[in-house]
Amino acid sequence: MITLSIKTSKNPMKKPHFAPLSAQEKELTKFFVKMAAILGVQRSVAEIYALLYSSPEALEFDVIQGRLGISKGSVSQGLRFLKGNGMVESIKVKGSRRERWKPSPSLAASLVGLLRNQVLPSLEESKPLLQKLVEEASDQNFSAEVIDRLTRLQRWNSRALELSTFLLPPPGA
Amino acid sequence: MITLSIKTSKNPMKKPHFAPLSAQEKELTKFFVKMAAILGVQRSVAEIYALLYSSPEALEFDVIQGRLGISKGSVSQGLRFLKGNGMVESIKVKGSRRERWKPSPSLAASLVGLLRNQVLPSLEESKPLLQKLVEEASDQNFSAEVIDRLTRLQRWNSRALELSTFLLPPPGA
DNA sequence: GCCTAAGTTCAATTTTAAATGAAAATTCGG
DNA sequence: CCGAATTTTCATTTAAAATTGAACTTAGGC
Repeated sequence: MITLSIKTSKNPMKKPHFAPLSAQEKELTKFFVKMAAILGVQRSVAEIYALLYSSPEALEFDVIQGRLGISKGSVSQGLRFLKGNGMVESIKVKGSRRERWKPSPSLAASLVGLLRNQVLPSLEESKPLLQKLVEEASDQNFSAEVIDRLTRLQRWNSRALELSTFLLPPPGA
Repeated sequence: MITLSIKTSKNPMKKPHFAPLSAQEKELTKFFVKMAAILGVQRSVAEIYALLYSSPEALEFDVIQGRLGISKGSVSQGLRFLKGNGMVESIKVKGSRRERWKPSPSLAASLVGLLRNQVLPSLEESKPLLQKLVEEASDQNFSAEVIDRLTRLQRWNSRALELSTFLLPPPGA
């Protein structure tokens, strides 16, 4: 489908068209999509990351949109998510408002950031909840079996929390 | 919660009713639902597990369905999933066809089983894929930058796989 | 300081995943 | 082995999540 549009009063401007993904790029996308699914990250975000990851140069918004064939909204939201998790960074070139995007240097750091944001909040939120549950179960004399289970659950949560904090220290630490 | 039922061909049979979840049970359910979400496990499965986890005695199919207020299909599928991942086990009582369900003794073992099934397959599947990608990238002289990225990705995958196998040894090992 | 390219937002839509429940299959107690 | 009790299956429905795109905002070149 070819579309033409006139952009200024003077010059006719052809709408740029973008190459579809190569076989390799598709394969890499599959990989990232699969990994992202494990972490509960959506497909479009994984696609954007895969494209940037396999590109030797930083890419502009339009190129990402065009090559992936997705909407501006998705590109915008996807980049926001990736940036928010420290997985991509943008470069500005003088004389142009467009940003150019590339993956952050350390994949390890990126994953750490992602994991921290996805997992830690739930663990932390649950701590007081479990504490209260254990107390109530004892007060209302639940069966020893159930109290034991709840206590072990609480221990698990604490340990997971400690381990996470150790493995995934916050950026400032 | 008391349920009465007369079971013969003669007597009209009152449909048993089941108590809704207590405040504590609801809280525990919230917790398990949250944890399950991280692992990509659906809500109904987490609900079933939470109910079993907070019950002093093993529960029958009907009780699970009734107290959670979900469909037979969901209970059946949920129990299958949980059993398949070693998170619950069933007991048979003589003189009754009904099975009674309870959580497996070790929560740790349960989580290990779950993680293994959710994560390992993707890591394994990806190994040859990444291998091929790195080879092709070298053959087709991609930029050094991209080849380097792909190589690091491959190393990451291998390490994650080793680590997983170490942390989550298969049942037979 | 305009003005428009560049990017964002978010209600509406599409897509995907989960739950339902009637029908089919299975399983044992009699 | 018969037959009701129990569970499973799976096409359909419902609910949740992701994507779209047009309207809106913003940034910065002129």
